[in-house]
Amino acid sequence: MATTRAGRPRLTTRRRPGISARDEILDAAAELFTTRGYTSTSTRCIAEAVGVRQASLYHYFKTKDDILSALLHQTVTPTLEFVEQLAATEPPLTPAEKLHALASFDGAQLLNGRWNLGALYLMPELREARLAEFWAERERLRLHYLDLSRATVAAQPTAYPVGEEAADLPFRLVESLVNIRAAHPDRQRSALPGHIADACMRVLGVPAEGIPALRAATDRRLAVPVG
Amino acid sequence: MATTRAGRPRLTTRRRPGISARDEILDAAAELFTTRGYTSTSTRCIAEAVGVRQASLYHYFKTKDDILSALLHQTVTPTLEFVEQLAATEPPLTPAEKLHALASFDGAQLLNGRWNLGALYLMPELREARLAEFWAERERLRLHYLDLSRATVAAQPTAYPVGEEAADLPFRLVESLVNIRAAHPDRQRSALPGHIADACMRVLGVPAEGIPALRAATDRRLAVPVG
DNA sequence: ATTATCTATAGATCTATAGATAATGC
DNA sequence: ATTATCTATAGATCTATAGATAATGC
Repeated sequence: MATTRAGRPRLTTRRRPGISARDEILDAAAELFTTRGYTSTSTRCIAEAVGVRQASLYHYFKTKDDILSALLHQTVTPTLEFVEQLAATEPPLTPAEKLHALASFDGAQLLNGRWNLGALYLMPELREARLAEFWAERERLRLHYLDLSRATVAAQPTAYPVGEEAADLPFRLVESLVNIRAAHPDRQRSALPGHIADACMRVLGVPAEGIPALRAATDRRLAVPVG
Repeated sequence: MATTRAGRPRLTTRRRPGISARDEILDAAAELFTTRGYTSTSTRCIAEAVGVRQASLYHYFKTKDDILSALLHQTVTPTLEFVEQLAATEPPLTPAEKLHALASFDGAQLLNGRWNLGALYLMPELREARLAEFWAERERLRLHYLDLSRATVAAQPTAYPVGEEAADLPFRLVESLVNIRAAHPDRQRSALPGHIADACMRVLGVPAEGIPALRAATDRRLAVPVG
């Protein structure tokens, strides 16, 4: 029961009740940045979506960039934590098991957020120095995918070996969920991450008959709250 | 030998000699839009990159949007033409052959352009009504991929069938070349489209031993100037 | 005469800051 | 006293238009 907090009252009643003013701003910004782009979204636009005056945003964020930065960090952190949990699992998982679980988890993160925040990754205007910290985290995640993919390829004994170039593709397949979501905003998609994880295996040359077992193991792993 | 054309002379000498003024503008805009984003790139910025005054752009393009629109159309048209050529080939190709060739061709288009124009597809601010004509063309291309992918999946007799959901993935794999190029701008990449085309096959459940033949056929097909 | 450029500018933004104001909390 | 909001605005853009100017071409 949020009793009224100190401070001058808003002109409008709250539109996103139940969350803090800071989160209201992040939520509105996430919606607008992902649907209209970062530069095209003015601070006035965000403020209107929240129901406050433009200048009021600056009580919570020093600059417009800071809003973006907060949103971006929110998208990588949970997946990086999940990677660490996978590495610590006992008995140790095979690379294929880890990769399958990672792709499923990461895919679900990208699809189930309230807004399609992954779409932000692809906007050229944010390959800027001021976001270097975020990009470094994202690159760390890509390298985890790459390591696991290489190990998975290496473990496949096949007469028609899959090239090392395939090792970047699982990361890209999961990333493509962003585009799929953008193209079909209202499609039923809870099953997609599992299918993408399977596709990652096929792309790396894992024989089809081995994939159902990987899927079952991942489903068990993600069903219990991790940690 | 371009003799001096009519009109008041520029203040600066040409920086991109040998092409028309309109193409100079398109080239500068392509570079800036793909590296800094559309909205973040001002018309003044484009003009400076060309070496003319900001207002001079408007002699060639009615609005900034028109520059973008010209660039976007340039990216889909050749691939749609290639699809038509594939359909008309005699004797008829199998769906897998067509898809493999399409992925290779489209991938090469995305990678070999002077600028990474595919990066424009992903910018939310251009899902705008004024670009509807471009998006309709792009959707036509996606549906070609989808049809060929479905037919390819259906043709695979396997005990572990690949789901129908996989049929959207070849289009996404090719599209991911945009991200790969953005992430590694200077990587050697002439071999990538072929690898992506192979990966499309694996993702659809085509058995590994069938893929080298498809690759060889595509390479032959793309070596001769098509048409 | 026609063309491709230029200069100048209107009018509409947009971000961020300064400082006033209206609540609560002590 | 502290806090969250408000009003007002400075200063910096940005797009597009009007109209002048300096070439070539007939």
